[in-house]
Amino acid sequence: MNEVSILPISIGEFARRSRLSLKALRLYDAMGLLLPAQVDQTSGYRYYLEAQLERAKLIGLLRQLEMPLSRIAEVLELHGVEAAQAIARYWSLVEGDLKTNRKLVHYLEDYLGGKGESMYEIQTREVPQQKIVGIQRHVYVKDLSGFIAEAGDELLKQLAQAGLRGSGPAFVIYHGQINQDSNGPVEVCLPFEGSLEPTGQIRLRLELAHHEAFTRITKAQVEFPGILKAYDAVEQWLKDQGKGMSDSPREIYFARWDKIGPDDPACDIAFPYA
Amino acid sequence: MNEVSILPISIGEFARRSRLSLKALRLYDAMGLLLPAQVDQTSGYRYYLEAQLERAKLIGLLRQLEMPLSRIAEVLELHGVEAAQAIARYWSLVEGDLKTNRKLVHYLEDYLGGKGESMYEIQTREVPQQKIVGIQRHVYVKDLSGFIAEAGDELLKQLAQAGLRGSGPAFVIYHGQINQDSNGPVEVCLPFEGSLEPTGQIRLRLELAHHEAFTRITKAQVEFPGILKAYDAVEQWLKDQGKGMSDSPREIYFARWDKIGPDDPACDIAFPYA
DNA sequence: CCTTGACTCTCCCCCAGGGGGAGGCCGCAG
DNA sequence: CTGCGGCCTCCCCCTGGGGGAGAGTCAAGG
Repeated sequence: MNEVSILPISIGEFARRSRLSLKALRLYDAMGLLLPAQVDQTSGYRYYLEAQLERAKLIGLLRQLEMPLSRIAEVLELHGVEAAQAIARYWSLVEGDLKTNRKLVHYLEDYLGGKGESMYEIQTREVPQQKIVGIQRHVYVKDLSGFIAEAGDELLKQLAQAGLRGSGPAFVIYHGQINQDSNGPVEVCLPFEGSLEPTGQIRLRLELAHHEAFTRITKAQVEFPGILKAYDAVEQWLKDQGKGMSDSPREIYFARWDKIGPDDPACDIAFPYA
Repeated sequence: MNEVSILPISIGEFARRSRLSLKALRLYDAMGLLLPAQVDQTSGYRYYLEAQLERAKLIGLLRQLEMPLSRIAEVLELHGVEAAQAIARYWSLVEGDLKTNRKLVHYLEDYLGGKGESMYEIQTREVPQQKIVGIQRHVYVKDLSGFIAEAGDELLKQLAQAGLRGSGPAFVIYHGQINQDSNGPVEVCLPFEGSLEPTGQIRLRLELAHHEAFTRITKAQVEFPGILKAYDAVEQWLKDQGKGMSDSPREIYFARWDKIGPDDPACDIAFPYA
């Protein structure tokens, strides 16, 4: 605005004017995120410049977005539009989480309100040995449906390029815990016949014959977090029957996803058992 | 579903089936949030019942909403619809924060994108001594505008009941730091003439005559967090003039809030000085 | 019956992002 | 020169766990 003063500012005044706490300023100093312009060698007193207020305020605002300090440091490496884009990227993650959690709240409201106490009918079947192609990755809940769609398309494309077709419905194996926000490895699989070479991220594998217990759910029931109840139902059934799981749980998508309504059968939740 | 087994479950199996970690389960035990049905006296082994799975899963889902464990404990005290309402109350807080932060992101994008580098014209004036009625409270940023509107209405109503009217524009004094998410005491004030008795939350006070530096901003500029720049501009001006603040900063709302457009002058940001 | 391997126990340290306070300098005004 | 407020470092505290050490336990197989 006017001529910028180069008079050093004490930490107290700098704290007031930047709307940060003394504790925070000392922490940012120690982390190297916001270094005082000058530190008195003998007293250890920190002195800042007015010109540093802008950075300090920006840090404060980013902290209000709950951005981790390490990520703030990255943003501050950038300038102008690039910094703005970095913030937008961060924020889209936050909004993504929020969407998932919003669904969860609706689910809980229904659940606790006494609605949706649906029963799941458990069936069993034998699954013959089959050759499959698959793509495996670690993925978070909020990226799950995107990953499944994407990987499924990729598998179909690869088969098509080799002049082959899938020989059964695609399915998804959850090798890791279906945990709340972190998710173990997930594998999208497609059975096929013929011969093919593994390429890049695509792996070929032989799924052994096994028995599985499953329940058939509708497209609406696939939605997180309601789908967890289907898993629980099958698991409970196995337990009641005294049978143990012999492999990771899976979802078999036998329907054309985009051509069915919310109340049409869409998917089987299955546990191999021994 | 079937006959509920009363066989005790080891912590490992309980962890898998509840999708919680061992660490979490031990913590919830220590906190009293989820006590094992039985603890072996000699070995210290924890044993749970299947019937406890429901509570455990609910805790896990609420944790995914980042609900603090203490608040989860409160929710679990309730049942059915009441619990659902408690969750909804919590979630509305989260959504409220989110709205504020969303504005902040837009502001930062504009700011870093180089837009909105507006100048603030600083003026000064004398303010005569005046008698005021006020309501003071601690309030968070996201509740601020609601509080101001509400308190303002309340003050007008009280004056009207005493057959009086305001003798000048309402203003808001920020006694505490205008911090990011916590906010010191805020006082909504209305000057008046005549005599009145203090009632309940309404206090009477004499504002002494003083000088103040201020800048006039538009309704659009009042929006958080852009308004902070106006504060900074006045503060900077005082600093440049070598003057010190003699009282808390304030906002004077001289316009009819609901009858002006976004680019009309709406409010003065003022600092008393000596 | 014993051994082995898988579980489980407690205890301790670690993370972010500070808050609160103790005990001790520093600096400036009267 | 004396006080008082400001500032320093250091330490412990919080939440919600994760990681791992070292030791005790449980159940199945040999």
